[in-house]
Amino acid sequence: MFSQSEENYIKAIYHLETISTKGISTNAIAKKLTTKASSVTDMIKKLSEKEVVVYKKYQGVTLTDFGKKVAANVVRKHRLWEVFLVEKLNFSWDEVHDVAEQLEHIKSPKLINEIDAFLGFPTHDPHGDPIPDKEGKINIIEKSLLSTLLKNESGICVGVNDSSSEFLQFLDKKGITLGKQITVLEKEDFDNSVSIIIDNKKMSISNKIANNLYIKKS
Amino acid sequence: MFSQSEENYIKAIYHLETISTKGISTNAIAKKLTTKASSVTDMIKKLSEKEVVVYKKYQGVTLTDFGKKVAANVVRKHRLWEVFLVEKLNFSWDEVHDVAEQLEHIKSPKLINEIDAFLGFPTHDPHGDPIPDKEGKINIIEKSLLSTLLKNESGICVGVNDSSSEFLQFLDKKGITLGKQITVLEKEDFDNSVSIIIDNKKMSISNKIANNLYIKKS
DNA sequence: AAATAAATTTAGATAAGACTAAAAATTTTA
DNA sequence: TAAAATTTTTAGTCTTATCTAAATTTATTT
Ligand SMILES: [Mn+2]
Ligand SMILES: [Mn+2]
Ligand SMILES: [Mn+2]
Ligand SMILES: [Mn+2]
Repeated sequence: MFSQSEENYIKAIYHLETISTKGISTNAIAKKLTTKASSVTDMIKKLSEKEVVVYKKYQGVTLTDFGKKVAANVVRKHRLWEVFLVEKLNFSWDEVHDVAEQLEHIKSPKLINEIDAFLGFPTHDPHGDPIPDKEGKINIIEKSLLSTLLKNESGICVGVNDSSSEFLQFLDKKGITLGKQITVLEKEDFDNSVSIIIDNKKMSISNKIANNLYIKKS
Repeated sequence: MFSQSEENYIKAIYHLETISTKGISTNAIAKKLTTKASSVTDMIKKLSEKEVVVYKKYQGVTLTDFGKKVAANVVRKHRLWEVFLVEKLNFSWDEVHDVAEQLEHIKSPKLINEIDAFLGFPTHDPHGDPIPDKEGKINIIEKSLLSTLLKNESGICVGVNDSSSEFLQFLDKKGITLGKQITVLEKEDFDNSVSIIIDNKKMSISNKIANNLYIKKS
């Protein structure tokens, strides 16, 4: 059994490993969890004792297979709770994160399995992120950042790279929600913004936005 | 904001106050939370600082109005989650307690209000206990222990005095569930057992059981 | 290849919450 | 009402999870 704090560290390392392939640095973990590097060093020593991570001084950490399973299970719970909040309790996709951050630590295998069934075994959370199965396996779909699409390419919005409520509310305001079709009309070299069409509406999207919106090309 | 541990102490004192009217003793709290009296003394000093309880050395504690509100809110969450688990997630009434014990500490006013609405604003939990409203008010219904009913009196099962899974599973086995009508056919002076009829079935109920089952007389 | 900068670890503190053992206060019993 | 028993509090320790400041190691520049 792991404490809430341990679970948060394990999950942070898991997420960082999806970005870089090398060992995860103390500083990267500290930044992700808004804590201090010295606290991270203490914790990874403990996680190393518990065989959750492999740790060599000054070399960063890597999750063991066991650690990956633990992490995937926390992520599974986090994302299932997010689906529950949006689908059943009228939360919007920008309101769910902090609550899911708490709910993900509830210990009860039956609870999470029943939630899964109650929701009809969803495969993705409200932000388009895949939900790991009980074994920790995830089904990765092919997706591209909007900023990488070429002129005249089109596809479906399937995810976001930034789950901050500011960004999500901005997308809401623009009418950009997951599942909608987007076509790139024009790319501006000047500021790397893109002109798109969505719901028959033309709009200009800044590079900052286009860099945080995932499209499944079609 | 209160920690999980603080909330557990506050709730324990709240429950103990429904039994005795005097100040709640250190030992009583320690027993309820299966901790040591010295730990309780430490905690009630802190709760006193925070104006949740009134505390005078060696005299036990009493919840302040503020403390009562905090407690009722935790109880509200506990009981609403229990209803959710039973009504929506196929938990039986003897499986919900430990999970609700964790869920009651989740901090999100929106979450609990939405759960309340999602469940249709239930007034009682699966064990027949009343659910406090947002202000902490509870609606107490008139109920009597089965052991206090006289021969030929009858009523509806409305609650239990013992929520242990052993007791609840025993009731399940006997076919005794909340909402059912019970009539007392006979009372045995010998061992204080009662003969009852429920669902047209006659059965003998020991005093231990009769002392833990609440009936609303009719 | 030094020197400098950055990242990481160690050492020492702090706070919450729990425990044991001992002291003090209260209650019960004789 | 004095002695004994019980309850409660205090003192000191421990664990977990933080932090700051200093020391050490690694990486980057000249
Ligand atoms: Mn979390
Ligand atoms: Mn998400
Ligand atoms: Mn609890
Ligand atoms: Mn209950």
